[in-house]
Amino acid sequence: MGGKKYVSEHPIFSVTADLVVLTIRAGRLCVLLVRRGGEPFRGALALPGGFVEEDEDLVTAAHRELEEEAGVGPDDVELEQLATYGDPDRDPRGRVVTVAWVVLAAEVPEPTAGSDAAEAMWLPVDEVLDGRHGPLAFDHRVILSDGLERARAKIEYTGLAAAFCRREFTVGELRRVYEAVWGGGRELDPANFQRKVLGIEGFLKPTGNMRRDGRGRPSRTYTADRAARLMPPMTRP
Amino acid sequence: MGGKKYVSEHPIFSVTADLVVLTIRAGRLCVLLVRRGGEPFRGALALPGGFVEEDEDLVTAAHRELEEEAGVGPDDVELEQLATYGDPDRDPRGRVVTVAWVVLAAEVPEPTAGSDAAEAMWLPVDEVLDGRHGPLAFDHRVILSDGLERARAKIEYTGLAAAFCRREFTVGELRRVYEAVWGGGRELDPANFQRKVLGIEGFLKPTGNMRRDGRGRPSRTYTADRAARLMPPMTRP
DNA sequence: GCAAAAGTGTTGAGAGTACACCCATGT
DNA sequence: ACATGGGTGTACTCTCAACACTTTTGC
Repeated sequence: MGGKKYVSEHPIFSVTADLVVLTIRAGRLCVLLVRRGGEPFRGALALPGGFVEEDEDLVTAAHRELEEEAGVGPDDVELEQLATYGDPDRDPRGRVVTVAWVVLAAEVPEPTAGSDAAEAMWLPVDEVLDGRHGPLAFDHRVILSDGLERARAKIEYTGLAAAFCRREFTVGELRRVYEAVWGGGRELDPANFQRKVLGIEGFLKPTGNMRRDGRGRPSRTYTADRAARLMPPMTRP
Repeated sequence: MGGKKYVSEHPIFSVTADLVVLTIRAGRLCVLLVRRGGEPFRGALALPGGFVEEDEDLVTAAHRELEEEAGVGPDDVELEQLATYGDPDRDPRGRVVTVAWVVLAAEVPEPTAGSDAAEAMWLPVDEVLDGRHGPLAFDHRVILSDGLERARAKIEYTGLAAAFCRREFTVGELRRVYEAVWGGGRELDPANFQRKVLGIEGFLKPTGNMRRDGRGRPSRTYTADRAARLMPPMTRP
């Protein structure tokens, strides 16, 4: 971004894509954050993101930032538009409107590997939201909060919880996804959970394989069967 | 918008607010559309909307356009952000990103009254979507389609169906709202509907008044009791 | 009286919940 | 043997849909 200038007769907006990338690590729901290296908010934590380029579609920009900042390719990831934030004062550098996206990630490539940002890290969302790691830059706390609520609602009536798992997964792994995302330390009854998910048409497709995890009886594995809408939905306790 | 120019070092975007304004007329779900007077898409139908101004919040811009193009003030209307559309080719005039909003309106001021647009009209959404009134400008068909689905989903688990009614309304009027929005000619059982809505905590608040509509037994009236989330939700048949 | 809309009663099917209990593995 | 997690059975509750039936108005 050197000498190139742009001129317009309408008020000028810059448009950015910001990402709420969620994953599960050690049973806890975590979000990908970067430490800002420049002003404004130097040193504060922020959501990964960046400017949308000329002739670039919004969803393409989101995927590009995801690749650049987290090293996650366009496959094996669920990316959904969250909302757009455009308060005139949200960025001290000028009029910047940001389109925010929610990303549900399964594989956890250690973030610094292949990353653009000097410091990228996974932090538990509850710790971030209660301020334990300091305030977030810009209005990113609101965006994170909205993204979290979106993810919580979305896994109720879609099969997207499977996006947090590896391609092939067990019912127990899926249950721990629901427990982590819905939070609150609530545990779901394994017996009822099993019957419920297997009873939902088009949610899970058996692979015929088994998985031995060391302790306990081996379990059957499944892949996601992409039904757009779960009928009946999963219900938050 | 005359000689004023703007300069930037980032790619230039213009930002617009487009509105999917829904209401119920004669038992049918209708959307507010304007006939375009200028290029591009001259003569085609389009969603009402316009450019977001400098130093104007996004939601403020949406409310302003709603006032200008439909004569609807900020009170007695439900306005919710839908999504943002930014394909590089969606507007032949340049790089225009639009933030779309869904508006649920109760009062139906005849649109041309107090309106900016030369021609504004209410048309049944099903007729518009099946192309009976010609193609919509830009990507407005997709936006309308998304907005419709949002409204259908939203009245399941929030009390927003009441936003389609006058301040004081009957259970029968509310039932006809659900029938019109969910569409498909399905009729809901009046008896079960009554028990269901009255059983939802915080949905309806009795006024103590009655309404005589000419035919049939008079009915009690209610006002919305703004519970954020209906528990249990209404279920689409 | 008759039609139309509001509102109540009743009943049977299905879904969710709690919890007992069996199965298959590692240590 | 026993702990651990997978998986099945069962019984109770609650909700929902269907539909018969009563109430109160206008014509």
